[in-house]
Amino acid sequence: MIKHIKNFDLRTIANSGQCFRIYEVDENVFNVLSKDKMVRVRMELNNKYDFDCTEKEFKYYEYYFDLLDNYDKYSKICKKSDKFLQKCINFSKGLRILNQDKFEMIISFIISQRKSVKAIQTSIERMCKLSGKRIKNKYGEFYAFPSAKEILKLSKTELLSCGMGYRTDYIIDFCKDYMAGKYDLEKMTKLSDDELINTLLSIKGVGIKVASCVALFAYHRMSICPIDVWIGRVLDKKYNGKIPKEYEKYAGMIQQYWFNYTRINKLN
DNA sequence: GCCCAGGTGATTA
DNA sequence: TAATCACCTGGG
Repeated sequence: MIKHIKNFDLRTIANSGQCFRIYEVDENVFNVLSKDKMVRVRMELNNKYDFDCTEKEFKYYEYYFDLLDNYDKYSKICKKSDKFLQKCINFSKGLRILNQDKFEMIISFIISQRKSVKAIQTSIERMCKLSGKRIKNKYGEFYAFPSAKEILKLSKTELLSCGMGYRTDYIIDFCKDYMAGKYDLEKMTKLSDDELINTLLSIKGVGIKVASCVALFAYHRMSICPIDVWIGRVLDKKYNGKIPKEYEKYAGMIQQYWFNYTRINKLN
């Protein structure tokens, strides 16, 4: 079905580092994998998108891609004097903060530490193939992101073979705690930002960077700004080491503009 | 073959 | 509170 969507660029989103399972398989053609779902999306001209799914299935993607929010307002946060951010925003039109699965994000970002995006994707795909449910459709065979129970069926050796390295125990421990009911990821929606971050930090292998990513990309806390090496450099060089007051409310969104720009371009 | 990757926990002072 | 260090391993 054809959808007209403003401020939506799948390629930019796929490379934004917030999700690891959106693949451009052919020019302007994307496989979007999330949870136990896969959809083929074709990006066409004039804000047109062809989602190969039913209207009912599209409801899920409307939420997943945060399409009900109007992103015009975020590009207007930029201070007039801030030429750098303006450049980042212009460069990253179509970037959105997704609403992704909470469990999937925790595992994915535990895996992400000290890994390149490419390596993260390889690890995740291997794990999905070993333990996720098979999804077969006209586009091929895909694998769902595994549940905690499915991950725990894997041996330590199998997880290591996915390239998890020293993160293996973090993943196993979290899955066990999760199965035991120690974390109610849905109830955590009700927590304040600080409470949410602190709860996430109590997971072994989750530090401030990973907790912030989960808060932003799974709990949609727009004011939380994950600070990684790239953003650290931006803040140091451009903002005297701290986030400007005016940007605090939507710091997570602004982080995405900064991140997307600086990963591709030189800082200047 | 070498170096680093969207970090974290443990240890030390 | 801050600084330092080891850590698995895949990619560029």
